[in-house]
Amino acid sequence: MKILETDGLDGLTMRRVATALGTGPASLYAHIADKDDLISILIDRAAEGVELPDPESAPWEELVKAWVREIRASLGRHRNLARATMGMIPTGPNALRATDWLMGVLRSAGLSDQAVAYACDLLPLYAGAVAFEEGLMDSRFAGEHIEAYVAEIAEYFASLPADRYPNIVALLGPLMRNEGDERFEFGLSVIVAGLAAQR
Amino acid sequence: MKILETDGLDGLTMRRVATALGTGPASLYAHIADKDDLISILIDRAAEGVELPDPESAPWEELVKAWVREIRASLGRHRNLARATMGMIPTGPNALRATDWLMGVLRSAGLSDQAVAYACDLLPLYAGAVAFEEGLMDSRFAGEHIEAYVAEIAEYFASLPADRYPNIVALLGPLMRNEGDERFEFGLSVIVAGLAAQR
DNA sequence: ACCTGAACACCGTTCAAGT
DNA sequence: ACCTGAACACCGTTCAAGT
Repeated sequence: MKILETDGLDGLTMRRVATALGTGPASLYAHIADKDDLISILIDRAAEGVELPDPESAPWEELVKAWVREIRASLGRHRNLARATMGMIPTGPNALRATDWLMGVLRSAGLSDQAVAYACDLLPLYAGAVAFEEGLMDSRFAGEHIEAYVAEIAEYFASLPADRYPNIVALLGPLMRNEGDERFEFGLSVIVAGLAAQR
Repeated sequence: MKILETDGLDGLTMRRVATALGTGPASLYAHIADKDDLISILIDRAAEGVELPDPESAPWEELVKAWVREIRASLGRHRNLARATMGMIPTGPNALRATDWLMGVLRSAGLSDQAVAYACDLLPLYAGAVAFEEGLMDSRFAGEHIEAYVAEIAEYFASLPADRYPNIVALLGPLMRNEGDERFEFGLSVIVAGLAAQR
């Protein structure tokens, strides 16, 4: 976990884990099947930290939002572990507990069973995708180059011909806006509003 | 591109590309900067195939859905290239053209400028995340083990204690449902309905 | 049961040397 | 300008041999 946080998912190698434990890479195979197995274990660990509020404490929309925020935060806490979670069906006890909680909230919101099931795929997909993107950014710019990159992109977009890309040029400001969690919250609101419309 | 389709993103190595071209890996560096550069070029190539309908031909909701379907299909056409596109700001001419088209549709739908900008992030994020998941599944089960895996998961879920996970157990059927693009289309409908609500 | 050294079959990238 | 061989510093995994 320490290696994951300092070196990211790509920096997590069997060899690095082995030397951190004061042994050789081959010794790890006495305890785990392979690297995927190690990652599964780490994912389970990450899910331990999610804390869910009392389902009676707020309207379902707010509960769903709280859930997505919590999952995103828990993935974000462990640098680019999100990539590993995507496309996986969670089977660890902590992940199952979180999923069951979400299903309960959605059921009492009046969604059909199938809608609840699909929503339980869509919501973690969104949380995972956002956390994945952020993790990528973090590991690509381990430090200070990020402002330079954003400035470079902004400059490039500003230099685009308005006759060919009229809308991009017209909306440069909004496109480049990056205010805390606003982008994430927008997507979250859209999805929750869309779920409400599905009832 | 051929290597990407047959071996996936992880199978795409400098060395493999080099031998496919009848040369050594070092020779590639006379033409491209590094592997990321190669992948950027491939992403640009993949975006060439997207074809967008006339914006007057349908209501905005249908146009947006057509756009997301097209992006997903174009990413899906090239096995797990989607992973590489996530967290990237597209700068290639084909990607820009597609984005500008989408922005035009969203603007005429009556969304605020900021909502249009954020939606232009959310929609490709969804398309990319779905394509990424599918790509992962494809490369993990290069062939036939997939049914066995699904059956295994279903069995595991069925064995879960109902008192601890009442909702998961109650909704086993809907959770395991896998009917073509139904899951993808559900998410798409949710997001588009959510965007409509945002106006 | 657990650990180890050594090896196998790979990686991306660099660099001096060639044409 | 373009290419090359050889090397550097890595990977995940296996396997016979040890304790």
